Amino acid sequence: MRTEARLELGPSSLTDALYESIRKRIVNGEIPQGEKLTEVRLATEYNVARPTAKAALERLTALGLLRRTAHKTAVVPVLDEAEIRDLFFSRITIEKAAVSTLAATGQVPAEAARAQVAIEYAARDRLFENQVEADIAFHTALVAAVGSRRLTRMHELIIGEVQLTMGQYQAHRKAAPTTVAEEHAAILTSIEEGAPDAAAEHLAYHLEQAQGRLLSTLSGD
Amino acid sequence: MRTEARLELGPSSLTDALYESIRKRIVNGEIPQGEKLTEVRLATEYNVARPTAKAALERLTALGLLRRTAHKTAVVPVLDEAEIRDLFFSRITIEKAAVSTLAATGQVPAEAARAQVAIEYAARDRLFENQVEADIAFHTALVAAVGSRRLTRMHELIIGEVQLTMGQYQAHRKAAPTTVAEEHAAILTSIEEGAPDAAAEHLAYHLEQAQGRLLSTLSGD
DNA sequence: CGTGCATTCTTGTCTAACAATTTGAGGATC
DNA sequence: GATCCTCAAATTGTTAGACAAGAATGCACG
Repeated sequence: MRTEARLELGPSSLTDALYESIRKRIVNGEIPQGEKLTEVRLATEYNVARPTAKAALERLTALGLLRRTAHKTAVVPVLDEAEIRDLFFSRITIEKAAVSTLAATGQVPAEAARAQVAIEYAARDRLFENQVEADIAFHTALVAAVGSRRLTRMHELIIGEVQLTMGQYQAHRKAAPTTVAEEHAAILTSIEEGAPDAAAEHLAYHLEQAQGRLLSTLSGD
Repeated sequence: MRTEARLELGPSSLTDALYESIRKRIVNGEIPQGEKLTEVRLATEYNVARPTAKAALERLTALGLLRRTAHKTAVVPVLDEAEIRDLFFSRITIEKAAVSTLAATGQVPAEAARAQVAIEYAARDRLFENQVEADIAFHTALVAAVGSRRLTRMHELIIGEVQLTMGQYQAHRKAAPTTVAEEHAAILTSIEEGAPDAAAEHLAYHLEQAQGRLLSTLSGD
C-alpha cells in the first residue's frame, strides 16, 4: 500500500476529506473485506494526526462500513447471508415508503430519471462500474425526492453497506444488462401513474432480485 | 448550573458515560430547547478533557439530539411542526415494518408485553414520567423483537428525537391516561392474531394520535 | 502439544498549544 | 439614532506528545 495518500481539499474539514477518501476506497473494494485499519497506519499514510484518523474511523463505523469494539482494531466487515438479508429487509422498508410517498403525488423525481438514463447508457455499453454507480444514484434520488431529512439519513445508514457488498461481490455482472433498467422503469411508471401499492411492489420485486443475485454470488459463484 | 457533575462508572468508556449523561439531561428536558453546549463548558463541568466532550457531542449530533455545523456551537434543536411531521413519518415507516413482521410470526414479544403492563400501572397511578419511559420502552421493544440489527439502528436514530419532543412538550399529559394503553393493546392483539395489515394500521393510528397531541401542544397549548 | 505469562501492539484519554472560523461589541460614518 | 465595519474574544479544528489500559501475539515451560 502506498504511503502518503493524497486528500482532495474540497470538503472544509480535514476529517471530512479523510472520511470521504477512506469511504471510497472501501466501497470500491480497494480496501478488501476483512482488512484491518489501525489509527496510526491511516494517520501516517494520510499524514494527519491520530485523533483525526480516529474521528474518521468512528464515522465510518457509524455507517456500518467498519466494525470495531473497544480497544480493538477497526475491520472492514464481511457480510454473511443473514446480514445481507437483513440489509435488504431494511433497505426495502425504507425505499418502499419512499416510492409509495412519491406515487401519492405522481411526481417522478427528475434526478431519478436522469440516473435511469445513465443506467441505460451504461448497460448498453457494458460499463459495469458506471452501472453500479448510477444504480445507487437512482435509489438515492428516489429517497431524497421525498424530502424527508430523517428518511434520507436512515437510507444513508443503509446504502453504504449496499455499496460495500456490490463493490466486493460485483453481483451486477450477473444481471442481464437491461434487466435492472427495466425494473427501474416499472417503478417510475407506477409513480407517474400515482399507484403507491404498485410502485412499492415493483420496488420490492426489484430489490429481491438484486438480493438474489448477491446471495447466489456469495454461495455458488 | 452546577459544576462538577458526577458520572456513573458503569460504561467502560468515559466517552460513553459522558454521552449517556448528557443524553439523559437532554431528553428529560433538564437541558432545554435552544440551549447551547460548548465543548469547554462540558469539559470543565464534567471534569474531562475537551476531546472527550467533543466526541460525546458528535455522537449526540449523529442521533439528532444536537445540531451543529462546522465551527459553531452545538445547540439542542427546536423541532417545528414540519420537523415533527417528518419525525413521525419516519417513525411510522420503521415501526409499521416492525409490527407487520412480528404479526407474520404471531409472536408477541415478551419485553413489549412487560412494558405494556408498566404503562397500565403508570397510567392508573398518573405517574406521567414513568408512562413516557414505558411508552418508549414499548415501541423500542417491538422494533428490537424483529431481530434486525439495521432496523433497530434506524429506529435508534429516530427515537432519540421522539424522546426529546416528548420530554420538552410533555404531550402525554394531554392523553386520557388509558388511551395509550388501549391503543397499544390493539397492536399487540393484531400481532397475536397474525394480522400484519391490521397491526400496521393500529400502529399508524396510534402514532398519528400521538403526533396530533404533540402538534396541538405546540400550537394551542 | 497445550497452557500461561510477558512483551508488544493498539486504542482510550489527557495536557498543551496553535490555527481557522464565528460571534459580538464597540466605534466610525451617515 | 441607525447602520455598517473593524477588531477582539470566544469557539471549534487540528496537531503533538505522552501515559494508561486492554488485546493480541509469541515464547517458554510443564
